[in-house]
Amino acid sequence: MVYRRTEYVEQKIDNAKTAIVTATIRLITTGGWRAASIAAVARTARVAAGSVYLHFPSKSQLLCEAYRRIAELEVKIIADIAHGEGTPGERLSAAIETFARRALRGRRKAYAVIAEPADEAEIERLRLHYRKQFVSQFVHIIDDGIRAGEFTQQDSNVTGACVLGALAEAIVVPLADESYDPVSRTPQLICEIQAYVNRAIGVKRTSSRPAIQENEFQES
Amino acid sequence: MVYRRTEYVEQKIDNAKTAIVTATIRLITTGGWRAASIAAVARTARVAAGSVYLHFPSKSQLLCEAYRRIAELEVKIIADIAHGEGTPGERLSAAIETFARRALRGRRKAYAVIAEPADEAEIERLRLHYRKQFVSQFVHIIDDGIRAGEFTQQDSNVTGACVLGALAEAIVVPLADESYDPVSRTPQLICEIQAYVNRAIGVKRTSSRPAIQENEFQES
Amino acid sequence: MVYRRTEYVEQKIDNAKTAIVTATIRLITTGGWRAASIAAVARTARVAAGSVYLHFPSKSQLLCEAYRRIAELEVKIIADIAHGEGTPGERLSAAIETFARRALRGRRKAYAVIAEPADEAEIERLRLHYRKQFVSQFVHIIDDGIRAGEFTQQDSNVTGACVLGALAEAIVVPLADESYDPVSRTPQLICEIQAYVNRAIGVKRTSSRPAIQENEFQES
Amino acid sequence: MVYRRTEYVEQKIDNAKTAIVTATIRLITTGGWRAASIAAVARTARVAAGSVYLHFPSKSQLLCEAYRRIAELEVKIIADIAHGEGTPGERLSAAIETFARRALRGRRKAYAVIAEPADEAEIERLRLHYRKQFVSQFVHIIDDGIRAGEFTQQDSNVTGACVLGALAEAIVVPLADESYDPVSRTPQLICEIQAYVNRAIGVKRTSSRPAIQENEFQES
DNA sequence: AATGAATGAGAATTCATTCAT
DNA sequence: AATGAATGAATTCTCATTCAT
Repeated sequence: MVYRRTEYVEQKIDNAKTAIVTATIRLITTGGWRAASIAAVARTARVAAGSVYLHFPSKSQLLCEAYRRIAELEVKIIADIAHGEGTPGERLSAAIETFARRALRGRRKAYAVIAEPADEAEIERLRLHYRKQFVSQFVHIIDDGIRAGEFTQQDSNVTGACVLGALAEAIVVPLADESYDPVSRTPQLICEIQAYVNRAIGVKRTSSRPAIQENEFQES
Repeated sequence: MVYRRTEYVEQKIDNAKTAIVTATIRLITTGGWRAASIAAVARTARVAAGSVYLHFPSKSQLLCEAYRRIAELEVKIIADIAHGEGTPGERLSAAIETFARRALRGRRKAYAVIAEPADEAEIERLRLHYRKQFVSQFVHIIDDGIRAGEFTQQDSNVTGACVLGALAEAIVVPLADESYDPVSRTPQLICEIQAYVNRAIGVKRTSSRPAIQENEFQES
Repeated sequence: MVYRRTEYVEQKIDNAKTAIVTATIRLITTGGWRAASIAAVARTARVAAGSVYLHFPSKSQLLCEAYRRIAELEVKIIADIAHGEGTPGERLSAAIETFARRALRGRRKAYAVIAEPADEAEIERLRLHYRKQFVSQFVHIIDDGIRAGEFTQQDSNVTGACVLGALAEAIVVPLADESYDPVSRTPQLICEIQAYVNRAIGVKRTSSRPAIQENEFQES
Repeated sequence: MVYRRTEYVEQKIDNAKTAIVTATIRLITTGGWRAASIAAVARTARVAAGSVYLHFPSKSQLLCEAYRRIAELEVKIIADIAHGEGTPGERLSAAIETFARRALRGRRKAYAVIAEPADEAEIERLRLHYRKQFVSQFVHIIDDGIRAGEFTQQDSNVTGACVLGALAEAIVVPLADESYDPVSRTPQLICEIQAYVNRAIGVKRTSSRPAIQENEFQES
């Protein structure tokens, strides 16, 4: 009995908190950070405005939680590839393809996380943090490639950032344009970016190993 | 007399309008988009708050005008290089160096244009517009290079975006970190990015032609 | 023309500010500090809530201004007596009578200023400040009396505070009780307090010099 | 069994109620009225927020109960002295010394009861009620003294209030100033107040009988 | 009887926009 | 054309109170 009751209560708590975070993510995805006012979040989550503060000490914390929910998974997926099997060249291509496919499917969500500036200072700090995390994965692959003699000698910290920047600009930024339909051009786009990056990094043998993950940006 | 009077009035309007835009730019440059409230703009421009609305239908339009003023110059400078003299390889290097040097000196201004949050949705749209404009310049150079057989065959629309993305990520994003002092590392950073881009674009002969413009991002 | 216009504008500013302060005082007088919310003040002053912030940087500042308006006059009146003509004994009696008469007429206003605790820390600091100011006036008279050999030797800082406390408790505190009608008993009450204080201070010759000011607590 | 069970339940209710009031008093003592939110009270009393409302119809009532608990003890201690043994003069001095010592030691508690802002209007009313109770004790002593021919003829209702006011002003008000350390000056301060009151009341023979109670204001 | 999550009415404050002068 | 005081809706956040369990 007690057990059940506890179960129920915990589930309810989780539900409300989850609903609030989900509502926040939906609002960010739909209308950007701007749209995620406490009132709007509460309305979307079908709770009272005050209830948001039962689960989060401040709006800033809520936005960070939403951000983390979106970003952490993405970083983890790329990190798994970066530290996984395959030659550095294979891993580089796989990372690019995975990042690209997921972003192209996640659309606005990817834009919000990677590219859309947020008013909250806290969020901006988080964004820089996660961009660094993404960059680190590319740096890791590049360093492996240099050590293996597979890639050109280079400052991997700079070129790692350049790789993420190229991806962000070529894939994510266009997503903000709601009329843009990337689906049809996806394969060519990915190929083109891979070729570009391979040249940039100086990959000696191009790999054609397919990406590990192809599901959507987030919700997996 | 009538003619003159009209002249005078129009000039006054222009002066006030110019003062308002200038004030807005100064505020954005100094304190970011958040600092550019109508009250602050009016105070800085030494006009009444209501007078701003004689020249601009809304704050959004004013910010867009200010944004355009900042961004158009930068695009023009890069465009001048892109359509100027020199081999495509030379122009590519010059464009990168100029973009980088100006951004690293302009700091806050470059950051505002490329990356800083603005809670006006309109600004976000403009930001994307000008990013496309920048990309176009790189596309132009790359197309020239491909035609001349100097660059690898590639989809210049994609790789042009990749070049801008690399620049934005490697240069502008770190500017958000106020403690970051880019000055000391500027030359190596630029070299490294140029090398990266040259490899990425597949430049056959590297040029060492100096950049045309070295002044600050803005005020030139 | 210009002169007139300036006149008008300034008058309007003053009117609004005055209206806000007056409304604040009225609310404090009627319902205590608690009743003086920004919304209530604005409603009472017939301005918009935001307009309050045209004239005061914060609620705290507004309450302080209202407090000062009430308190400064009272302190000045007592100070004039304390530093005025007459023997120390005469001045002591006059100060007591004036303080008492004004408080008994000002009723709730006197209570708010002297005795009613306020939520705003700033106000509490002001209250202590003005109580010290009142005490200083009594200390001044007592010191004069001691020097003249007219009063018993005593620690005037302590007994000055005791005099104010006696007045506050005997006169002001009952005013919070809305059903209390002090008017009828005023003369005896004042006499009784004077006799008490004269004994406490050890006045050798009692004076019957009438009080200088008899008007209401505030609005004079 | 039934009886016992009822007993048990009632005891539990009492325990919970006691715990709630105790928690409230502790919070008021520690952090003032502001610290005594329902949430904080419940947390401190280790009950659920809703449970507070099983025992008290409103927060206001709870605060009043806590107030009464604090104030009644103090009044009782002074009342015991007022109605106890000794000459009126002795009792007057003892009452003053006891009041002063307890207040100076209880600090925050005395301050809360006598002077601290509470944004419950009900508390203000109670505060006035208990001030009257304190006054009554002094009135009782003074009446005894007058009857015994030991004190000057006077309106004891007025002078009783004056005595409490003197005590409050000279002792309690400074307690609001957190930096004030009363301990060192306590004996002289008490002597000075006693001398003042003795003169004010017209005590014919000063007593040196020590105070009955010296323990802290509260927890005795 | 006890719980504690949920409520929702307020609180202070900000600021783009308007409009009488 | 220019002013700038006034507006009032929107913001985040608090907390006494309620009620389904």
